[in-house]
This record gives sequence, C-alpha cells and structure tokens, in this order.
Amino acid sequence: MTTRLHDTLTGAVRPLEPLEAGHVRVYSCGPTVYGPAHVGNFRSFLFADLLVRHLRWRGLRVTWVMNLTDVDDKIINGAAAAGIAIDELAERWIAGFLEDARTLRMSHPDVLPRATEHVPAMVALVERLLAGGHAYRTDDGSIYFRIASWPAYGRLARLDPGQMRVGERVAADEYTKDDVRDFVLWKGPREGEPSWETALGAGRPGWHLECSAMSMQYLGESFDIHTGGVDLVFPHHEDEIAQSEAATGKPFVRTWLHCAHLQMGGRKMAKSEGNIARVTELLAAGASPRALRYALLAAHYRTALSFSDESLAAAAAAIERLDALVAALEAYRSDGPGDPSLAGLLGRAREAFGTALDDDLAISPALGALFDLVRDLNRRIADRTLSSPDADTALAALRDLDTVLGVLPDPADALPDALDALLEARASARASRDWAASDRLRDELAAAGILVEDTRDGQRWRRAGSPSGA
RNA sequence: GGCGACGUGGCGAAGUGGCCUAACGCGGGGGUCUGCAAAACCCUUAUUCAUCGGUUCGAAUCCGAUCGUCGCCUCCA
Repeated sequence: MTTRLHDTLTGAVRPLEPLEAGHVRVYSCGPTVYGPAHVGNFRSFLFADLLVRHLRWRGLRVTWVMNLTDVDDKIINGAAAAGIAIDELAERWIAGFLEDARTLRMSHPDVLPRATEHVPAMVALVERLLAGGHAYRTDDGSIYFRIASWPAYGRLARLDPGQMRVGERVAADEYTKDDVRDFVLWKGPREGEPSWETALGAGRPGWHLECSAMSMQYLGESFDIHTGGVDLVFPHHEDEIAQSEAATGKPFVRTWLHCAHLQMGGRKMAKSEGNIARVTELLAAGASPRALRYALLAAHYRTALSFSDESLAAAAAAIERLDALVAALEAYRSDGPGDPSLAGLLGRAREAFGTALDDDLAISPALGALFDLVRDLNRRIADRTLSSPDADTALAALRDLDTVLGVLPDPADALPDALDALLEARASARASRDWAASDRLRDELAAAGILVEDTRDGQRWRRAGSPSGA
C-alpha cells in the first residue's frame, strides 16, 4: 500500500515514490514572522503536519523543512512602525509561532531555516540565473527574472501569461523592469531598508528566492514534496519553479500539495478581509487546544473548511467523546477471559484508517473508521466482554492511530495531592452511601476541572476539556 | 475579461455508475443503565443528493443548460 497524493502541477493523484527509497523530503512554506499567525495559516501548517505524521506512521523516514520568512516588506514596515529592528520583530514572532505550533501539537520541523541566515545561498542562485541569461539587472541595483526566458512559466497555476491582467490592480512598479510580469529576485538598496553587501551588490532578497535557495540547500535540487496554501500557487510557487529549474536544469519538486482556504463567515480567512482568529485569542476565550487542532484538521485539505464557534464546539464535543473512551479504558478492570473479536476489530480499524489516509490524506473516512472503533469499544466496555489486558491493548491501538492525528489526551498525569484527597474522600463517602457529601465533593472537583463519573469499577475521573469558546 | 473549485440532512462533512432507502462528527427527540448525575449503549432524525433536461437496464455519482457560492489572475497559508 502506497500513499497517493494529488499533485497540483499535473492535476493527477499519483503514488508517492520518493527519490531516495524510504526517505521523503518535504518542504513547507512557513510563516512570515511580522505578527501572530492566524488559524487559517495554521490550517496549512497542520495539513503538512498530518502528511508528515502519516508518512512516518507508514514507516517512512521524513525530512521536514519549514521556512521562516524574516525579511520582507511587512516586517520592514512593522519594525519601522514599532521603532525596533527587523531582527527584534522577527524574534518576537518566531517565538510566538513556535508557541502556537506547540500548543496545536504540530510536529517540530527538522529544520526551520531563516531567510536572513541564507543570503549567500540566494546570491549564488541569482548568479547562476544571471549566467544562464534568465535574469537581468536594472539601474537601481535590482535583479529580475526574465519570464520570456522560461516557456514553462504559468504551468503550475494554469495561467496563460498573455492573459494575465498584470498591472491592473498594481500601481506602476517603482522599480523598472523589462516586462511587467517579470518578478524580482533581488531588490536594490533603498533608504531605510535593511541591506546586505554581496557579490550581487547591495540590497535584499526577493520573497520567492528564499524558498528555492533554502529548500534546495536542505533537500537537494530535486525533492519530493512541497506544500503550502492555494494562495501560494501563484505567483510564489510558480516563481519558485521558474527560478529553481532555470538555475539547475533539473525538475524542482516531484509533488506539489496545496491546501484550500480556511473560511470564516463564508469568505477566506485573511487579515485583509478582517475575519481572522488567532490561536492565543481563541485559547483565551476558552477553546481547547486539541479541539482547535481537530477543527482545523477535520476536513479534507483540498476542500474549503469553514471555521466558526459552532465548528469549534463540534470539535470539542468530538474530542470529549474520545477523552471519555480513553478514561473508561484506563479505569476498566475485569478478570474475564477476554474478547476473541478484539484483535480483528482493531486490525480492521487500523486498516481502514490507514487506507483512507493513503488516499490523498482522506481524513473524513479515516475519522469515520476511528469513530466506528470508538463505538465498538464503548459497546464492549458496556457489555464487559473485555479483559483488563484487552483494555490495555485497545488503548494502545487508539494511541497508535493518534500518532497521526495528535488529538488524544496526554497519558493521565498525577493530580495535585489536594484533588487526590477530594477523590478519596468522595470514594469513601460513596462507600458509606453518603450521597450528599459525595455530590458536594463531585461539584468541588468539577469546579477544579475534574469530571468524576461513577461506574461499576468505581469512580473514574478525567480532565474537563474546555468546550469551545462557549 | 481569463482560469478553476464547489452546491449532499438542523450544522459540519464522506461517498463520484449498482452493496446509497447516502459513512462519520455535532445537534434534536425517545428509551436503557444509574442513589442522583455524567458517560455509554439502543432506537429515531435525507426514499434524497441546487434546479431542469439528457445518456444508461441503473445516476448523488456521466453529459448539457440554468441558478447560486467561493477562490486565483495582486501581498496572502
């Protein structure tokens, strides 16, 4: 069984065949660190995370690189507005990004290269393009890529360069270039902007350049998968292909993966639309991190996903269902002989789950398989057909699937002594059938975020997940 | 003006020629269990897949038209 993925360039769903057997190289366009990322940005990061987790779960080695764009117009403007250096602004929001990523349980990329630390590699790339006749200088010290020198331009985005409405919504460029469609590789020095002294002269790199230079530095001139949001298809990735392939003469990326937009209020979530939600704000409003992760992951990556209070609440409820099962399995005790049907049940669930994700990361049927399993396990718990070891086996199976999803609660950590004492007090109150005391202690624990439930195995507890921003 | 995606129950979302009188999650209604509660389980909640027409023995799934929504062509995940 091989994972199949939809490639934007060819429009086909094809089996993933890594250039190096057993080792997949993945590059993901990361954040521009001029402010906090919104959850729409995180949809694309988490979809890449899902991809990486799934490939690793399938036993493949994955090298995952995600860039940090720490120099561009927005950062320059933002730093100027705040009266600080661009480095300072970038540092602040890199820290913010990493914090949000941790909160949302995103796997840590193997490399998080920063653009400002890779200027020499970018300069070298531009030199190759100049030497090959694919780039030219202008009077202000800028260097542009000559689209006319690259006939394949427009293939990724399926745009006909002749039909492009370039310039219509863009004021006449302040830089002078031969053709309005040419894109900048290197921006000449300007007053008040950071500048690097390089073999190309003074200036700073254009945005598209960094991804080509850094991806090729860490993953090779040809690599397996490149991910990003659909809004990067044009011009960003189109330009990356042109400058990379024109420089190396080799195919740049084998498979292009693009996730659709996260929508809020029926429109794409975007700062310019004013309809954004940020991780820290949502958490402050009471959202649970795992519910947020689930909400961003729960629809197929190539379909628009709507985000709302309702979707977050639904995600929180789904997470609660998983939490309740985990708590039930952890508390389950039975000396019974065990359930002979369990192994088959778990095997079929894993099979269905994996098969779904192999099909271009089809998350919906994968979640369907997961929740079918949840119901079947709950039934067995209610019917008490499982043995204690069976419960452990089932829990391990759930945790195995969760290697990919990353939404189950952490293994129950110890409670503070004070709360532990309340639990014990409640247990003895129940033993003496002192319902008033028992109920009062249950309320106290609930107020402390601990949900207590009574079963024939005695009372069991779990931490309350914050049910969305209710 | 060009290119593209999509329209499935109260909401979200699978399914792309017969096993679909349509998965899964959320929500609603009824029930079981329970000291109470919670959780869980059971039953129920679309004879229907934007509309119209066509192809086919057979269509949510293919074709055409119409209406509607969203996205890209510009910084953008």
